[in-house]
Amino acid sequence: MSIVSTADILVKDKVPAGSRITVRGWIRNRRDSKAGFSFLSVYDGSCFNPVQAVVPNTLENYDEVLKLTTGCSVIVEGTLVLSEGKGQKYDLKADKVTICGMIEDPDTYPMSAKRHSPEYLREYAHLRPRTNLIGAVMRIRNCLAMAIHRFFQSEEFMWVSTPLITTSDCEGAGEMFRVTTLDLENVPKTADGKVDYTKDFFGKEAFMTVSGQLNVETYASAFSKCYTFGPTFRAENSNTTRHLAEFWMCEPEAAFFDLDDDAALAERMLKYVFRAVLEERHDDLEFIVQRVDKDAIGRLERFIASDFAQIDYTDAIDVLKKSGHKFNFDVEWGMDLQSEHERFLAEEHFHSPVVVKNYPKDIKAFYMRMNDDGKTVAAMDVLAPGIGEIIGGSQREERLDMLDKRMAEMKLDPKNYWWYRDLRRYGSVVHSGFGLGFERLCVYVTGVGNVRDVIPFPRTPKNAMF
RNA sequence: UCCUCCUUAGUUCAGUUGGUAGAACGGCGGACUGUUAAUCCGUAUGUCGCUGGUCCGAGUCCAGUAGGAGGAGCCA
Repeated sequence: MSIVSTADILVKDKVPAGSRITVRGWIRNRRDSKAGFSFLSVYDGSCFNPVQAVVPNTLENYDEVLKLTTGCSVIVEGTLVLSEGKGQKYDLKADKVTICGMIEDPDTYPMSAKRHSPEYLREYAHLRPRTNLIGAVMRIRNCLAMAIHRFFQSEEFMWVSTPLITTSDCEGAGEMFRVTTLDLENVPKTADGKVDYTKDFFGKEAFMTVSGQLNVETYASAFSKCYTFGPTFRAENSNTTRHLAEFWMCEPEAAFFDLDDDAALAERMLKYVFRAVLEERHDDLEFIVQRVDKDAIGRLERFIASDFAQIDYTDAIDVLKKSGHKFNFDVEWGMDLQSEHERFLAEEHFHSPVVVKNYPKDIKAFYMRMNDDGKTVAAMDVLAPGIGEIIGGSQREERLDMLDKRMAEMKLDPKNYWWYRDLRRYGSVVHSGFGLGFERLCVYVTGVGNVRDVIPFPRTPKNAMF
């Protein structure tokens, strides 16, 4: 009597008919037949579909089986047989049903078998993983995460766990969460009345990281090809479908890569992980297509089949100006592209993913490499039809004098970046990288409209209950 | 942070010019059935987000407040 998962039976087809097996999981729903048996749909999370157990009324605890409702936990032992009914290949002909946990009050159990809105499910973040929707989304998320690691490992990138706590108050990418062990009711003060951070845990101000990029550049300067993949924190008061206070980000960084190498890497990576989802999570995608987004599979297939278009920012501005299209924001060289502009380029002009390169220096970060024109930097964004910016990256400024000049322009104190500058003092090398917002990737793949529904426990302003 | 909208049964929602609350699904009981979002019949559901105001009377109008959603900004 071997214990098998529903995926062993339904996806991997590892269990031949006639096998004696045990399935352990939860009830999706129960249907009774007065012909003398009940059907139990049992899921264990290993794949989308449940296994149908056929339970005869001759079991000694059949009275109890009739009380099973959505969400009850069970262990079913029996024989796997070819199903006599339509809709599934196998039945588990049960000869023993062990009831583990009942639903205390089925009438008020928040996860009924019927459809719930994503907003409702968010209020029950501890129970929503039991639903079809979150089940499918989370298996796809897991698939994407593992595919990202596989892709980079296959290209000889080393995974670097960059720190989550930082004392650089200068990472410069938005508001940061403070990390402290000081007693906020009784803060130690210096002689001139300011907070005395020398008494704090790290002896100075500390924050949650907003990016691993600066750290991972140090490792790329030794291991050539590296990537970070982990959580990131932004204390910005933004309430949108695309923002979280705690989210996951993947940031590859490679020595000897220029901007074109960087863009090519991004294209290979996205196609690799999309192909992985199509191959490994077909069951979940079928559900997504049926219930969330009809085009989910088609979108991935078209993305994989497409060649990325490439265009310079300056040329993109021309395209937008000459398009005759009416935008809410007027198009002018020097401005950042609005999402309406990004969508126009990808969806209406190129009809494919597009890499926009070489942005004006004034709208980009200090570490991006200055181009010879003195006006633009070697930055690139990957814009995808249907979502807009999915990746942002750049070639980094490897020349110390240029880096110092840029920091001076942006009024940044070089002392705060002493170790980052050291990379340019000792064996400096051309290098590039990009950042991929992992939840935004999950949103793109699943068609779910909100990053809060593709992360297990979303943290947003005024919401960190679970 | 700004703008707009929403908050009514376990869930999804309806509720007209202001007159003491409805449907579907789910739950429960029954019938029927190799069922599969089963079907059919019956049945119980409620601090109408919260606080105050107008009014003889407020789910409905007004003010405040909390939470949620969408958009903008910022970004990933």
